[in-house]
Amino acid sequence: MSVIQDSMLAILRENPGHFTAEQLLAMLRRTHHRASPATVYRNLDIFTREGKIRRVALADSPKFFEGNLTPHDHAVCLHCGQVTDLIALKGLSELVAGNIQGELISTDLTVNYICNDCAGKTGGEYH
Amino acid sequence: MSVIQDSMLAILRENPGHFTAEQLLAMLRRTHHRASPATVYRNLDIFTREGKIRRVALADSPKFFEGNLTPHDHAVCLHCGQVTDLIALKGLSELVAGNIQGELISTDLTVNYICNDCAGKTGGEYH
DNA sequence: CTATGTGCAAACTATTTGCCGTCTG
DNA sequence: CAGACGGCAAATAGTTTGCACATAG
Repeated sequence: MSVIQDSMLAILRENPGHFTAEQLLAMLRRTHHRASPATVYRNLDIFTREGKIRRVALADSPKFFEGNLTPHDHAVCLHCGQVTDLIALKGLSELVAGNIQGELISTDLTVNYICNDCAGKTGGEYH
Repeated sequence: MSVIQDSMLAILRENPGHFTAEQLLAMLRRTHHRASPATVYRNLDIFTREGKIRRVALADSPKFFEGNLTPHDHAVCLHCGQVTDLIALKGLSELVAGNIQGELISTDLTVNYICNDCAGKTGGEYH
């Protein structure tokens, strides 16, 4: 585990939230001026495979990465785009397990909603 | 609504399953030899906004499109990559609605699992 | 006729790869 | 020193845009 890999993991663990590879590169460059996209993508890939971080796909944006490994789901506001964590829905795995033919590994739930900040403020346009 | 748009919708409605933009272009070209990616992406975008089709994002692949608008979820086998539809989990919306601060619009659930065809056959490698 | 849709080529954005030099054990 | 890792530049995948022509209403 190299110095730069340590930094990347630290960034993901110390910053709650969801970051694109590009944002992570910018954060990494605060301490490692010459870091390159290749390094970021390579390491994000490794960490994801090793289960050290989680990769999240949303319908209308590039992929996000997060260091929060406790099981949880995501809510994305269709108006402002803000992504917030949801505590894991109790009973979801059980609900799912009864409906598939095979071995359940994990579930990814994304909730599309209009957050309270955006409700009312909106002329009806979605993000 | 143009001829080519009709064809695209017909393709999505007549073929159950999940297709990337590229696959749809190939299918479209069986009848419209000179169709271009631009047209496919433009129209997929329009149809998605109009709610005529659904766009699905998975963590490890390009986006998929489907014509099946009945509420349902997706299960993706981590070994072979096959995506299958799941009937909508009963009670999910209610479960979610109690956990968000805002107006629930929709939920996207992806189940990661190992399908029965792959169970046993696998040396442990994930897709 | 007017608005909308299309093909084509070029531009982008996101991501991956090859190559070679550097660091770590 | 050997193997893992990082920088850089080029390559690739996926998607979007500008523009001039074609088509539908």
